[in-house]
This record gives sequence, structure tokens and C-alpha cells, in this order.
Amino acid sequence: MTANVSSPAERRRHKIRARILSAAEHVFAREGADGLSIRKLAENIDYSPAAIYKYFKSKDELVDELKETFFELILENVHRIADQSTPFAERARDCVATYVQVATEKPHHYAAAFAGETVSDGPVENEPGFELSKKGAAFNVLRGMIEEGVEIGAFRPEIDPSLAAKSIWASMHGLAMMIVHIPNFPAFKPGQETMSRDEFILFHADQVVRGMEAHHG
Amino acid sequence: MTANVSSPAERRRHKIRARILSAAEHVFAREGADGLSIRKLAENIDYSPAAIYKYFKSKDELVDELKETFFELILENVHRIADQSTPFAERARDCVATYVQVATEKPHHYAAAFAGETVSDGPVENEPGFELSKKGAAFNVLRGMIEEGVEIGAFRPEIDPSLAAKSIWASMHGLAMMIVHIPNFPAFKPGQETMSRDEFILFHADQVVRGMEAHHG
DNA sequence: TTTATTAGTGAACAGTGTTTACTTTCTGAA
DNA sequence: TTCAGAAAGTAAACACTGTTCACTAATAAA
Repeated sequence: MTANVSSPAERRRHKIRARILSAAEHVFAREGADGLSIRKLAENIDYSPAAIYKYFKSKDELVDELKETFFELILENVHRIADQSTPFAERARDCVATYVQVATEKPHHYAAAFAGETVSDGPVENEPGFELSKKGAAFNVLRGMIEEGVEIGAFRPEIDPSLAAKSIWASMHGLAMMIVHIPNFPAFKPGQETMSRDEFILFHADQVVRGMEAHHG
Repeated sequence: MTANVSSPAERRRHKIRARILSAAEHVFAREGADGLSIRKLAENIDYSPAAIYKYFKSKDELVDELKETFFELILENVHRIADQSTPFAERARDCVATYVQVATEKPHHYAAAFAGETVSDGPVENEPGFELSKKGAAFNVLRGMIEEGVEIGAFRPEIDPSLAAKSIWASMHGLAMMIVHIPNFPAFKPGQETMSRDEFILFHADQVVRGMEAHHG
């Protein structure tokens, strides 16, 4: 899997880096970014806090790597569904539903993946490379799917796939965020609502693609 | 406006509390929760840091009050639109669009209003009183609107207003979050996309209510 | 006027991310 | 094999953070 063209020193270094990331991943999954402290992390892997900074420029950089890996996981799952040969409507619905499902499996990761972004203030320059990030890749899968929908006539012909993809993404992102941040969503109190979480995700996904469809009733 | 049945001491106390909140509001609007430190805040209003704790149990409690006031603002605006006498379809669309519009006018507030919620881990007990919060009130406005839509036959009859409201809310919440967290959304780079932000919000809102409609094409 | 309550404070506690100066260990070339 | 230089690792400090505690000064109630 991993390229083997590296000196022993490089391999050793990479190994330690991986150990740091692995330890960080565990804490992060349970307690989120705030619960993950450099000092406790260093303690876990029997290094001094300062040692971490020989492998990562900052805590942010370390966490960014966790987030990117996490989005890789989302992307893999979405891709898997998108590449199936089920009927278009069903496939489209499952695709967006899957996004929410795996996103919310690691709530802290998903929340941090967006919370970390600079909350827009002032003339921010380009994000380093959205098009190249895993997040960007996931977006492209979604856009491709909409293009297909327009081509085969399932979706209204006047919609711009790029804009529509952003709209759909926003809708699914919103649901993921609600699930992540409101304890029993879609219920507000435990044991209140009839519909289960997974059912609701499908319901929502259905609603969202329905908004794009050419005609129904 | 304010009740006058209070002793001088109480009024004085309330005044100082308001001064703290006002100073906090300014910093928070520009820099968010992380940029707002008790020490700097105390400096601003010429008190010692410890003094703040005579008026607020914790920083969280202080920030919670800012968030609640902010949601009051959202609620007012949404209510204003919901109570208009424009045609239903248009009114519904403007209602949800307005939510996003005023939500994103104070990005830090909106981001914090949800980021603060306990990211679901373990068997969390009831949120103190969602039904009574401004957030809950905003939700009820939305549900009422959907009930109306179902009654007049604009929306599909089989939809549960309560669940549909949650779905729509999630969609709008998602758009608000994207705008707040991705610098030039709906564009990924500055000066890239054709559609303006406000146009996109309307487009998205349209898409969302369309998903509920009984028949179109 | 005396007493009890409240407002306000300086100093400390227990954390945080990060940097700097320093030592130890390892590596690649003469 | 020796030896310079780079890299790995660290203890200690810096500049912060929210919060608490013991204490004093001011005010309200008796």
C-alpha cells in the first residue's frame, strides 16, 4: 500500500506521526477538539508536549489531518452508492442519505470539519484548494449525479447542476448538523417522536431530490 | 417597556448587567466566542474579571443570553413575513429565506447558537426547555405555516407538519451554516459564480418548498 | 448606629497552545 | 572510523484562558 521508497529514518518518522494521529483520533472521536489537548496527547504516547511540534506545525494542522481523513471516509461511502446500478431516483436518494448517515457516525468530526472554517469576516482569500480536497471531491460526485438526472430527464432541465448540487449539499449538511448538535433529533425529547433517525434521513433525502424532479404527483 | 417595580439597587444592578451584555455583544459580533475573553471584557467596562461573576454564573451563561437575544431577532423577522397576506407559496418561500438572511447577518452568533449545543454523546437528558426557547418558537411558526399549506391543498396531504417542519428547518439551517462557514458561498472562489448570495437563498428556499408541493411541472 | 447583605477586587489555581534554548541521538560523508 | 551537522526530544518558560477564594469597601435594612 504505502510507497516503500523511504529511508529507515523517514519510515520511523512516519510511524511516530501515525501514532500521534492515531492517539489523537481516539480522543477526538470521544471528546472533540476541545477535549483533545496537546499535553494529554503527549502523555498518552509518552512524549513531551514539545515533541508533537516536531511532527505538526500546530494543533490546528493536526486536527485538519483528522478531518481530511474523515472526509475521505465519507467520500468512499458516497462513491460506493453513487457507482451502483440501481434506478436513478433511488440511487440519488441513497447517495445523499448516506452522506448524512456516515457524517453523523462521528459527530465531533463532522461538526469540527465545518466549525473550523473561517467564519467569513473580511475579504478572505481563496480556500487553499477546495477543488482538490476530499470535501471538493464529494461535491463533484453530487454534481455528476445531478448532471445525469438532468440528462435523462428526471430533473427539471433549467437547473444548473453546480448550483443545484450546492443547494442539495446545504440541505444534507443541515440535517447532519441538527443530528449532531441536537441530542435526540428528529425528536426534541427522548421517546417523543414516532419516526426513527434513519427513517427521517431517508424522508429528508426524498424531500430534497423531489424538489429537483421534473414532474410528480 | 421595562417593569418599574424594582428597587434602586435592583435597577442599578440590571443596568450594569446590560452594560456587560452590550460590551460582550460588540466583541462577540466581530470575533465570536473565542475572541470574547472575560478579562478583555472586564477591561472594556472598567471592572475586574471577577466582578463579571457577580452577574453571570459563567461565560457560557453570558454567551447563552447573547444567543437567545439573537434568536429573538430571527423570530421577529420570520414572524413579520409569516403574518403577511401575500399568496401562500410566495409567503412560505420568503419566510424560510428570511430565516437564512437574518441568520447569516451575524455569522458568529448563528454558528455559536448551534455549536454550543452538546454534541450528542451518551444518554443526554432533555434540553432544558426547547419548546419555550426562541428557537422553539421559530420552529412553531414554521410548523404552523406547513399546516396551512396542507389544509389549503398546496402541500401533499400525507405529510406530517411536525416532521416536514424539521426537514425544512434542517435545509435552511444547512444553507445558513454553509454561508457562515465557507467564505464566498455559494461560490467557492471570489468572483467565480454568476448567482448572488441573496438570489441563491431564494433559489434554495424555492427548492425546499417545492419538495413539499402536491403537484407541479 | 449597628448589622447583614451586596459589590467589587487581587491573587491564585489549573488549565491551554506554543516557543526557546538546550541536550541527546542518529546519519551521511571524509 | 571519526566527526560535523542534522534531526529528535525535552524542561522550562511565555502568554494566555475561565474560574474561585479570601478579603475589603460600600450600601441597605433593623
